[in-house]
Amino acid sequence: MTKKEEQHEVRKWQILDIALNHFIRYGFYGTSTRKIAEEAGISSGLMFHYFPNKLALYEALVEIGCEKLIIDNGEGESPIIFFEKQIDWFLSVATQNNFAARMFVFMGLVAINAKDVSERATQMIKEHDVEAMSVPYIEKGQELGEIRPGDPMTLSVLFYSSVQGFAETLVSRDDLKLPDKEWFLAILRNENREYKR
Amino acid sequence: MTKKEEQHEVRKWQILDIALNHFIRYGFYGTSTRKIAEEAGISSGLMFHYFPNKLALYEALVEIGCEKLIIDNGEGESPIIFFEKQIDWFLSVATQNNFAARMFVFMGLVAINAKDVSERATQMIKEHDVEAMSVPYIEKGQELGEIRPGDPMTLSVLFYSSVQGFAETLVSRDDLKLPDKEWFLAILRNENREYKR
DNA sequence: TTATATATTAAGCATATGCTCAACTTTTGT
DNA sequence: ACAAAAGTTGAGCATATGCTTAATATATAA
Repeated sequence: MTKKEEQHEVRKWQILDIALNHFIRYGFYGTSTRKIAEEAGISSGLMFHYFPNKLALYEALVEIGCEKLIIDNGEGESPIIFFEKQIDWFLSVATQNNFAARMFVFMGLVAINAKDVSERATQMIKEHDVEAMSVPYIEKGQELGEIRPGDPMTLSVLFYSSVQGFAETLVSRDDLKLPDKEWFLAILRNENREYKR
Repeated sequence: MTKKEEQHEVRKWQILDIALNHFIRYGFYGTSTRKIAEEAGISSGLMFHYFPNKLALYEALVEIGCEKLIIDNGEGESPIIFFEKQIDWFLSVATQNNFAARMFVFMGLVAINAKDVSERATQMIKEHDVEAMSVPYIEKGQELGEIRPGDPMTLSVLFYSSVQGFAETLVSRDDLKLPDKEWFLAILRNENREYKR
């Protein structure tokens, strides 16, 4: 990698990092490309050398977020263990990597706003809809009696809402203690599992 | 109430309703007062007759949201019953009143953004911090063995995150089935309650 | 070395925004 | 009937925004 390519990569990620903060704080329409450039210490024009326009910058972040959120297919393993692994992964990422934690918050906001911003972003998050993708695991867990009965999509929403909400709070409150992963799993667990098996 | 006062009230709430949608979709800085006025079918100037500026409009909504979120002190009653009542109230309000459901979403966004928008709004939501206000109930429940052990604030955050997340999903997905209130309470419930009492 | 591609700036254009203000109309109280 | 108050408009000002572009500096490849 040449010196120039290195510098390009560094600057690109610097811009993305600052933009992530701005999109979280001010939303897409409230974010000013000038201010991102200013915070990065570069001219407004240079920003558009790295990203052709504000939308491309936003979509680049959504794409990164989607890549990070890839769900590993828990082939063969028990559904509860699948969700346990999800929590493990989430807790380690969210507490060790600030960019990733902020990315969780961003993706939560994107889920609310994307349809008013960009069709491509809407498409991307639809293809990486973790809540919908987890439904088969919940159904399987219900058959096995590991997961409580009830509408699988609603259960999925509740489970990931608690994860999402914790990430949001974590970013703004640095004094928050870590939860036990069992607290998340309790939403899914079937209390009567002894009797059903 | 005179004809004029009636009209004033109607128009005020019409503006608030439209503004609520805009603040949710575009954030504070991305929201255009002109477009709110346009959607309400009035001139831009008239908007500022009802609310002196955009910030006042925002703060009016935050104030309404805070009033709606008042937590009734569950004097004497069992902590779990207190949280059960919270869920009952939330589920009935969120499903029957669209304005209230959107208000939940708005207040969730305010919690993230208020500090970049208005000191007064920040102050208001701090004084109505349901998560913090519920901590004593959790502590009492832990003493009684009804609620699982662990950091009360973190438990509170998880509980209200699931509520908040469900409200957000409810607004954007009309096909979402209603959850059982036990699913929320499972986050708090002490599984070993039989042994501790 | 030199030609080419990239990095960078600063000025500027078209448009949008928050908000004010002078003018006019309608309602209200007497 | 009439004066005071409130409702309503549309033009306009100052500023901010997204983005382009001409010009210059710098690194890379031949």
